[in-house]
Amino acid sequence: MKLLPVLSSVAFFDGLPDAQLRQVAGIVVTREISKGAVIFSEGDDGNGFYVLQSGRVKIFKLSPDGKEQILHIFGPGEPFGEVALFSGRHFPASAQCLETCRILFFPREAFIKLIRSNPDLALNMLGVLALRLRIFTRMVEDLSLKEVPGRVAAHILYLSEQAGGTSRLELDITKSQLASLLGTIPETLSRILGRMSARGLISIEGAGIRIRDREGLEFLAASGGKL
Amino acid sequence: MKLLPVLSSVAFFDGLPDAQLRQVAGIVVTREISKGAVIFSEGDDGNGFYVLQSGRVKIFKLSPDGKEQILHIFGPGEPFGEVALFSGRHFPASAQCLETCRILFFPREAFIKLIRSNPDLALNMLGVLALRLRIFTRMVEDLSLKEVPGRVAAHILYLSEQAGGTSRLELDITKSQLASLLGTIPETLSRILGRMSARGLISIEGAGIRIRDREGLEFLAASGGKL
DNA sequence: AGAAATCCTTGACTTAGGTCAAAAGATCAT
DNA sequence: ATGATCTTTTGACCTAAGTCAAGGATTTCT
Repeated sequence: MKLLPVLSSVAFFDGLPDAQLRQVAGIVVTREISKGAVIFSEGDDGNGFYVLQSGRVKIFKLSPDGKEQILHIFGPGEPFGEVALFSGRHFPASAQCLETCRILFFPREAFIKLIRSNPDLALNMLGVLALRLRIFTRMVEDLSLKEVPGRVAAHILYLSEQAGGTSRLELDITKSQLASLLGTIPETLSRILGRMSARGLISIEGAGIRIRDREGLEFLAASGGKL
Repeated sequence: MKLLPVLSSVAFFDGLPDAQLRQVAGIVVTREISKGAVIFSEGDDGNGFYVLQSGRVKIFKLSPDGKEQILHIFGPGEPFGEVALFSGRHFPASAQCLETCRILFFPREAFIKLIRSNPDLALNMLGVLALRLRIFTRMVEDLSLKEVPGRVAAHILYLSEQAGGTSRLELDITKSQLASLLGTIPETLSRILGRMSARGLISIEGAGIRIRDREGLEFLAASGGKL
């Protein structure tokens, strides 16, 4: 298990000298988790945090009557579960594997010791948390100030940007999950994608989407408006 | 301007030895800002962060058509504007004084240098960001999974908790602002408080609220439900 | 391949909560 | 104090989006 190459490909270990990477490697525990398995549940004690080596994980909240809000979907190289390290001790949300995953676990005490003796690591972790705050800020903004069509348009543009600006997107999650990520339900998402198609903003190609009128989408996303 | 006592009363300088507090004090710039003045706007370059010494500040987002979502309302001792220090460089939201404020400004470079050489400060800052993430997680949850009455109930209970469990609460912000904080509009908030009164959950006493049926509120907040 | 399970779409219906408008209460400055 | 400005409440109305239900379409497993 050659951990070093894995670690150095994780964004937030970037810039660490080899000696320190080896230190980090020393405290890691590797785990394999199968699709659908829960890694932790909201309220559990968090005695460490995780980095995803392969697979995908969703972080989510459930309402008492079973509705789900997805907060993040993480892929390889992304850390999760860090909040419990630095404030309180329980996890604020739950984590579940969307596919079979290989994850790295960093025990709390050892990792905090590492951070203490390593300012770069601390700053990298601050960067991770600050980025998460940005994402949440936008999420709150979207939920509160945009109608669902605006959120869908914004998300399509976001995916396109991630993919380097292509107009042809593959959704790598189910539409139900996308609905849950955007704070709505599958029926509503389906209708809105239908309407967007009808208006010539996009066309739906199997499991993918093709952007047909980028400006139109941009206007919709910015105005947050109706369709 | 005896800064040291001010600094040591700020939660996240807690635990710093005097020598380091004096270091921190060395880079601070004090400013007085009058009610209604904007401290920074979304998108501005953030070349430092702030700590509120006195007064209150709201952090908010505006939609293109003028609707406002308040993200936080901060009081004395609370830091804000830190996200821009550690990720990107522009502020993700705007900040405005609700009353005349005295604020401390910490320039970016100097403060990061301080953090680098001071693991405790880094860990304290990590704690601040992690706590914010918790707050946002709950905000997203509330906006997406709770109806407005559930959010109002949850907020009333939260205020009561903050005040040490009293049943008599003073709202220290206007109801319009409260509406904006809860992701709704004044009309709706007014109607819901009215209905809560009618159902005997609370009674409204001028600018304050008295909790009359705590269990009822708790049920409403947990179920997120209708009224 | 075929059965089982999951996911997606569409339709008819309901409703929470937003919009607009107007009046009644507060708060502020001169 | 007194008018002017802001805030809150109430009413009538409208609509975005949720619920419930049922039929196709995919995916998954044996």
